[in-house]
Amino acid sequence: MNLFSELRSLVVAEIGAMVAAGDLPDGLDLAAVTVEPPRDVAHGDMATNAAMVLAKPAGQPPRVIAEKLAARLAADPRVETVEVAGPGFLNFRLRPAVWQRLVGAVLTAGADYGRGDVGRGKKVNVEFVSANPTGPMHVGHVRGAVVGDALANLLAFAGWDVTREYYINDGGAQVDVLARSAFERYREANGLEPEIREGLYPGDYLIPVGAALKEKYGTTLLDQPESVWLEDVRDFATGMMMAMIREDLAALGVAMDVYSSEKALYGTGQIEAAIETLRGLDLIYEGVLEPPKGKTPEDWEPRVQTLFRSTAHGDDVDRPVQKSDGAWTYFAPDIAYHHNKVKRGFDQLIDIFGADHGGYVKRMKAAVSALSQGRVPLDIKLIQLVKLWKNGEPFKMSKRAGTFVTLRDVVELVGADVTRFVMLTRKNDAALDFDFDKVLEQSKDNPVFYVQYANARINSVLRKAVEAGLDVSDAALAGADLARLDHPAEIAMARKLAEWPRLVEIAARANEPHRIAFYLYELASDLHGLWNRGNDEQSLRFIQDDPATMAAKIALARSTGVVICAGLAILGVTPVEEMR
RNA sequence: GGUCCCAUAGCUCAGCUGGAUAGAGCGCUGCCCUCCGAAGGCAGAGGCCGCACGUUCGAAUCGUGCUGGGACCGCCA
Repeated sequence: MNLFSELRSLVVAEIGAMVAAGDLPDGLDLAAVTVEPPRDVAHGDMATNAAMVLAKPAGQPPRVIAEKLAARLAADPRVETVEVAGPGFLNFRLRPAVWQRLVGAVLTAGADYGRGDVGRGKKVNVEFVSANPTGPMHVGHVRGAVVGDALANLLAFAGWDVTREYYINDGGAQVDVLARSAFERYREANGLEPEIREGLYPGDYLIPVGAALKEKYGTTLLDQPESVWLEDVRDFATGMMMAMIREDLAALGVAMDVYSSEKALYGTGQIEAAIETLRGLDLIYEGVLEPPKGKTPEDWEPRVQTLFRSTAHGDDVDRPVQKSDGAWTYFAPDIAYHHNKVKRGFDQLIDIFGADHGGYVKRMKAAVSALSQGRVPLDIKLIQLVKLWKNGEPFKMSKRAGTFVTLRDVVELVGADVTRFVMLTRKNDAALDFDFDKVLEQSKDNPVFYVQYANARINSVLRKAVEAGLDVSDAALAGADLARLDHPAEIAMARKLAEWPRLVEIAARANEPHRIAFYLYELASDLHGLWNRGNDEQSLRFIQDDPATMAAKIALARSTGVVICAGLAILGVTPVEEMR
């Protein structure tokens, strides 16, 4: 039920009829024809650019096309008026019955209202978080986790087949550091003095790992050289870290479908296979890179490395996949991992990276483009910094000062719902302020509260209706005499609800879940506005003496609540029914 | 030096992937509770959409070049 696409179909059909009648030439491309809400409501309910888009290919002035098209559209039972405006816009006004029926349709569809099929069941992989398994998740990871999860929800709602995936960086040097750090905690557990040298991870969170190692190995590893215990301790420690990270994610309401391991790519020939695939495309060669211009490192010397010809797929310079000593660079397993995703049959890949990884976007896109022969698009969303505020001033994090903020800290302080909503109140590539005081404030400058409050008011009025003896089930409300919703303010509310399916489509196509949060804010604003008009005009209140009138009003309130809940579900936020 | 991101009201930010007179919150001014939750609402003031060209019926949106801010830039992950 998307009124905009329904009306677009009507426009397209009437254009077809004009072609058949000889008023327009055959073979016109209608892709650019849109039906959308006009910016100014005074222009009507919907507008189409059809006449302007077709003017040039049809060789006719836009207003001539517009006049003929308008006459045809006006005959449709849904259309009340059509007028030609400005350079050739067609502005429709729809009959109130269209909007009144929409309220019923929302109630009938319930949580599925707005669910779309623009995804056409295509398989999309959303890789996000992918924090190193060397410690608990900190606040910097939270935004990426929320954006990735909400995006996955959004795509699923819009008809994609979504896989949420976490790439565990358990193959590099940093997990060896983790192992050594954990080993010191193991010695500590055995009564020895730990030596947390410079460069090791000092965090307390490794103390339980040390204790668990003692539990498992007793004292048997104490006098062994690193070569004996490194691998076992590393696997053990990363296992415990990942368990902790999963709990962190769960606390935030995030559940991954797949955890992929970098380490599992080594020794299984997958990296070699990926590189060979590229070599087969003549994209691998031995060569020497130019030093970076402007900022040549002190110790720069030319080295022969194995390079990926990423410039053939849009990158600026070719990138090393093998170091001069023959070991893989970090980029090689990343290539293999994305090769793996391509081979698993995804139609579309999305990576959520921190903004500091912006430099890797082009090379990853080049790799995926090469490996999939251009078949699989990779969209990379960069997540900008979150600036923390407390007591009106920037909250500086410092590991040493003990003011290091973990994901758990944030969730325990303000709750997962608030955290998630706030993280989605900016587009991903804009920096975001997270003010610990403000996000808990109950006022209209806190969007979380504002939206929740709207829903609470709706539920309040539903309770009142029940007390008055009304059946407020969605089925009963859908059957109300909705023609009684004839006030312009009520029609405007319904019009806003009609935008929901269209917004879902747009947000999903752009991979931008923050649009949902902004829409919910607008929807809440409309609800609050309508509510307050009830203060002046008795007829606009939801609670009415006449049962049939009240049923219609309550249907409108409830349908708004349905959309708020559907939107919050995509954001992963639990609706609040009472604010007290 | 190069690449990417950002630049919209005094402040914080949206702007529906090219549409009509560019929006919201905060702040400022003035209003609205004997009445569904005033934890809200209404109205007013506030703009060279960083600058300049270009693309076209039409540009905050797309392209190019500047200016200013941020991130990144061979063997580190």
